[in-house]
Amino acid sequence: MKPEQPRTRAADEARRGRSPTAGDRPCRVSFARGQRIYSGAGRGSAWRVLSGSIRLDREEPTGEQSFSGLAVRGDIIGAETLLFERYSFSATALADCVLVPWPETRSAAAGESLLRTFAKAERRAAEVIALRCGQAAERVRRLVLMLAQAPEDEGAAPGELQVVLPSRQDMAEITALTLETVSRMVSQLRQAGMLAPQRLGSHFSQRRFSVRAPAD
Amino acid sequence: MKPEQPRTRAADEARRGRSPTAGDRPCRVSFARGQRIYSGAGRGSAWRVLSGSIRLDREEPTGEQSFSGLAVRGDIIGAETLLFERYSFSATALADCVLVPWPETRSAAAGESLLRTFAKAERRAAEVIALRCGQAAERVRRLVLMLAQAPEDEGAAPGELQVVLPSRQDMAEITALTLETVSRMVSQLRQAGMLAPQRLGSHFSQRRFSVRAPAD
DNA sequence: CGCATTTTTGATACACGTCAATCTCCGTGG
DNA sequence: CCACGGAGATTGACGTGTATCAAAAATGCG
Repeated sequence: MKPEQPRTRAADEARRGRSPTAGDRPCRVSFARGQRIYSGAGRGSAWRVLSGSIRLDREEPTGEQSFSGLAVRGDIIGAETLLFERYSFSATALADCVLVPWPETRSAAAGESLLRTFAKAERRAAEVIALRCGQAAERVRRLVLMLAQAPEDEGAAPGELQVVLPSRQDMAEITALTLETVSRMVSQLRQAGMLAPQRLGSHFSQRRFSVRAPAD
Repeated sequence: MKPEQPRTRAADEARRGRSPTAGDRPCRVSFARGQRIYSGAGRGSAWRVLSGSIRLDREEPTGEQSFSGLAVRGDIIGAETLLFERYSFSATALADCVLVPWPETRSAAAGESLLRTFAKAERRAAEVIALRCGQAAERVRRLVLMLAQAPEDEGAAPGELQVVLPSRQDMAEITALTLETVSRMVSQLRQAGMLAPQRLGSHFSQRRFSVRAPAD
């Protein structure tokens, strides 16, 4: 939708992560923020998201890519390859993320596990739909909460949540707002104390935030 | 979303259609526009939509129902009951519709058929997400096209499309607009010649329209 | 250090939301 | 048969939240 700015993003080309087929251990695969994970109509298998967040897109009849789904830790992406052998969406990392092939064992592919995946995907789709109604501030707040995860480093405060925010452009396409509005709302959330930039080495990171759980 | 008008609708109570368990032949079941087909957390089986259109809702943590999916002819609803035995959404008829239990045979439940259903549901979810971005006129136009079907009566002009529009309130919740805006856009589509009310008996119906396929 | 990209911030315009009045449809009962 | 009433739909006037355009600031990378 929206004939907006082309997604010219340096990181799209700079493939710093390992490709699915290249790693020394094919088990865990990492992708950098902004990196394409797979393309629609390409061949490959399904994956489980161990950490990070991913956007799914479909090719419009007009040729553009349009946002059509979100995956966070624990979600399965590309399950349609069990049927078609080809992906029906393309996937791009919203933040650095780690994947493992799915299903882990061949037998797990059939029956209940698959259904569970199906049910989870439907619930996720409902959440994404809900991300696109209500006022801008609410929408961005809900997106942040969807992306927030418990920190990975052991020894972190229990119950603490962290989030690595996607680019404003990505957040805009997900929430059906503009990048400027999203930027304003993020600033607003920081002023309200919901988001606090985290110290990373010597300076504060503008991407990784700690999330103060809201009254809701 | 939106603490808007409660869905007080006369037709909700007037259950003119046959209930799933009551019909003389349990095979085909009809529901009238506005009628609840099943409730979230209720028990039941999955269904295939033979005609008409259906909205799916989930119960918000706050207690309200919020739109979370759309089903039209050919779609499967309630497939999650194969796993949980209970529905995870509730379903309401947007226009008079006819359902049959699914899967027709027990063996069809496993394997490929299920996957195909899964894949179709994902594509449908992507379409619904797309319904919520762009300008109001475009959104309503796309919704109409999603709901449009070839007429059922034999002898109809080939390639002709018809649609029975849902209530403006339903259309508003689906597209994340207000009912007033939807009403204006429908009027606009009629003036533009895309929608033409159909003669039904002696007067023109304000619900059933013939759809002139757009240049698109 | 310097350039390209992304993000932030501001000023302005407009599409849509909101509020309210009227109209159409339908069912109901006198 | 027509008067009545309620629910949904339409239309209008007005306000506002967000898009749009533009420029500056911050960030990242060679």
